[in-house]
Amino acid sequence: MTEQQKAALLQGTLDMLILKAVSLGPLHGYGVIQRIRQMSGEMLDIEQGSLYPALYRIEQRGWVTAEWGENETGRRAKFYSLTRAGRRQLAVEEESWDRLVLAVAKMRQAT
Amino acid sequence: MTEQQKAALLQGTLDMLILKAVSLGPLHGYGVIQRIRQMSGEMLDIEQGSLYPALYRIEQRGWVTAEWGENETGRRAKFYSLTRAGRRQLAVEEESWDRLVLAVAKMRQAT
DNA sequence: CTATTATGCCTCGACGTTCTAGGCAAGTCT
DNA sequence: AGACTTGCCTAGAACGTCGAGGCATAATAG
Repeated sequence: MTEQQKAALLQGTLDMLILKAVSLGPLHGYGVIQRIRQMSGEMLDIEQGSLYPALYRIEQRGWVTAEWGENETGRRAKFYSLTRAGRRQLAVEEESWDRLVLAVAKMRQAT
Repeated sequence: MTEQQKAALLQGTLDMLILKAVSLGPLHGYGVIQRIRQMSGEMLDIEQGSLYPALYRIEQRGWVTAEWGENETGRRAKFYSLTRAGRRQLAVEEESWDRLVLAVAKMRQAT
């Protein structure tokens, strides 16, 4: 019954999360949501209305490629795979994230 | 020489930073920028075009109060002070920030 | 058998925040 | 005189996220 403490997303973090999720292996959109939820220990919940536009954006930028296929139960689904550029981008975004987290930490301990 | 590594802000973090800066004592707008820069070890640089609208917003919400005064050299400036509600809000935003940082950390170490 | 839930894709418009680029005034420094 | 710093502000654009919808198929519950 203990209510899960959801974390609110900040604008600009979603791409990193999606790239991270897909970096563990090809995945369809709906699965990205589930994988992010699972990887984050149920703390992150992505809305479909956020995901699909984001996936489109990310594909346009060449960070993932998409192709139609079937899931294990035979249903059609669009599978996304991380490209080399996507892997680079993920590294860039993680680094940028780390810098911000560090900067905020400094703010916190400042007198 | 060694270029400072600036951290890019994410949408939604600015209020927390401003509240944090003002929590160390009343401050005028321009000073908020300087204090944030200093507190973050030169990592965070707030644009005036982001700051003033944010201050207005924050004042409207009752998290700070503003009043005109003079700085130490006798120049007019608008001084902002944290309200009780502002202190509460700061706590809320810090907690929310921590949750997101934790969630992202979990994502990172997930296999 | 029928209704509901879960899986899977998508679009649209509203919303809020930040940034770029300006403008203005007064003081300091060369 | 000119440039730079301090100090305030605004307007418009850009961007990403969310809420609310729509559609189709499959699985589960009643």
